[in-house]
Amino acid sequence: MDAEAQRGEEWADVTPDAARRLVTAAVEAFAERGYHATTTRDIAGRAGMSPAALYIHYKTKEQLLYRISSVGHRLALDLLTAARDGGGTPVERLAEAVRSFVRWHAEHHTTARVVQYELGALAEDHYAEIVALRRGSDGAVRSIIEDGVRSGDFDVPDIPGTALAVLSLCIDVARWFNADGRRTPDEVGAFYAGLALRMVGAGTPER
Amino acid sequence: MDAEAQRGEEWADVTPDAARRLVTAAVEAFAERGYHATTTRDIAGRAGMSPAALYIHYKTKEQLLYRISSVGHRLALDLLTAARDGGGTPVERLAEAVRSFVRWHAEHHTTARVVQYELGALAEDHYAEIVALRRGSDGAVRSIIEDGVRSGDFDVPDIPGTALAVLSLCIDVARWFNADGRRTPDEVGAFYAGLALRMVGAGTPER
DNA sequence: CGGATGCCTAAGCGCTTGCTCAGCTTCGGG
DNA sequence: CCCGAAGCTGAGCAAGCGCTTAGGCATCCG
Repeated sequence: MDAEAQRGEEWADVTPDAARRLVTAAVEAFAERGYHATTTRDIAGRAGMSPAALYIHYKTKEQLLYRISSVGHRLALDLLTAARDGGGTPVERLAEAVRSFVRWHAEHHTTARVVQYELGALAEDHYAEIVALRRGSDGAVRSIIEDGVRSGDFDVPDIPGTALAVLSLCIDVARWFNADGRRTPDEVGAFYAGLALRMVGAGTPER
Repeated sequence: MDAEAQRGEEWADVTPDAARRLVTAAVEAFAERGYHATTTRDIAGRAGMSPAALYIHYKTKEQLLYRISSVGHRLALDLLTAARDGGGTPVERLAEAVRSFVRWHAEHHTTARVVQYELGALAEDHYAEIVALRRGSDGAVRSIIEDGVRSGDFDVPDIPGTALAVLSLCIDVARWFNADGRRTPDEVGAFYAGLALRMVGAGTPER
């Protein structure tokens, strides 16, 4: 699947067509330049329409960012809760959480960059809503680690600190990942799952 | 040492006094709102002077960012090369690299946030210069890991990937660290040094 | 056929931005 | 005591910003 097709799927449920074109244009522009450096003229131009047309589909520029941030955060949270509630040992569940979370951040690194690094530009109430979702993500990872410590599979001196570090490591993938780079999203996901297991003291147990 | 004293020391060699006040004001403003959302009026206001005074000490707003980014990157690079060239085993040198790098990112998280997350706003030639410094940082960490693999202390399947991941984990400290939080910069540094050792297969070897 | 609705554009309004400039004050050296 | 340099300010310019408005086409429903 190439990048274009991904974007098409990612925002498939945004209608009408023009609104979808605007949201994908905004994702690209925000990821490239940042929210504040992006103009509504630029977004409209990328979507092939006049600046005024943007305001038929979205009330403000901030609403576009909110829409992107909301969809992205909900998706990321779903990946993590699915891994938490999925079957298997804590080792398997942590590996699955990191693998899917990292794969998403690599595959959709344009969207992920906006989702992870532009939330400071949200309006206050929208920001509060997003922060709640993020607390949920943190909680999901922490709960998997707690299970692993309880079962004796993990050896972790500081559970909240380790949960934060694992999530932090995964999130930062969005910052550096390059689609033209050496590794595919799948490879990075698998590699990072191994790193996370080592971080909780469950990696390469043959040592 | 409190935050004020740190800032005083950090930019102690910037003269005259007004230029130093401007650079510390810019660091605060850029870290809070981001480069593009910060106005020259805001920077000048925080420094207690009129907007026009800024241009006596700095040619443009971008020059302020460049100055901050340059000083910060050079400092970070120095920490890592000192650890690479310092004595001791690879285990000790990697631990020292991560400990000092993380401590700096936590202690100076305001500056670090600007240094790590605002470089996209730099002018093209300045950006190229900074990217070269960053490659140096990456090289320092990679070289410590290579030494550890050669000596048999580390067990790493992908050296460049692991170097990137370790650096990435450390950098992200600037994003989430809060001075009012649970842990001190020293504690976070020590904790992350342990995590990094686990990531290279050298942590908690008694397992 | 007539009118309402959905989607779009050209033009532009009010405001803020980065930055400039003429002129003021302060102060050390001759 | 005067002069030039250094440091600063109030006022403001040109450009660009987010967003609005008035109006033009289609399309569809009665």
